[in-house]
Amino acid sequence: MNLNERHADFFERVFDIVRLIPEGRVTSYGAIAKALGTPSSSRMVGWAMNASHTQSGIPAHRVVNRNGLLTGKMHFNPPEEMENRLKSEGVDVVKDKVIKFNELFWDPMQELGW
DNA sequence: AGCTTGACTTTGA
DNA sequence: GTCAAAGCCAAGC
Repeated sequence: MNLNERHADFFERVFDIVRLIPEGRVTSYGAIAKALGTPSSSRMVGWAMNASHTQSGIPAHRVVNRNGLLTGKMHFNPPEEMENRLKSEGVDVVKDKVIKFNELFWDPMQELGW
């Protein structure tokens, strides 16, 4: 199935993309928003992630802001869970920031061939 | 129906 | 390099 299903809720579309993020890679809210077709609604992506707690299998820790900063870490169960998960996947995090973010960045549109 | 809020991004000074 | 302001659109109240 793909994300072209217009019947899917906004949240579901976001979740679908986040689920596709490979291990050890990260992406930004804006990139996901752009993949959804609404580049300017990056804030909605973050908000959708807020509902990601209700579902499992959503690697929300792989979604950071444009600067590679773990802006959403405080929304995790223990806030340090986000950083820990990233590190366990081989992503270096220092001061709430992803190192080599530019290399680890995973663009949904580019990787999915959109 | 209207107003506020938000895990953001871009632009301009 | 920093900081402030505006734009964005869905959900909640």
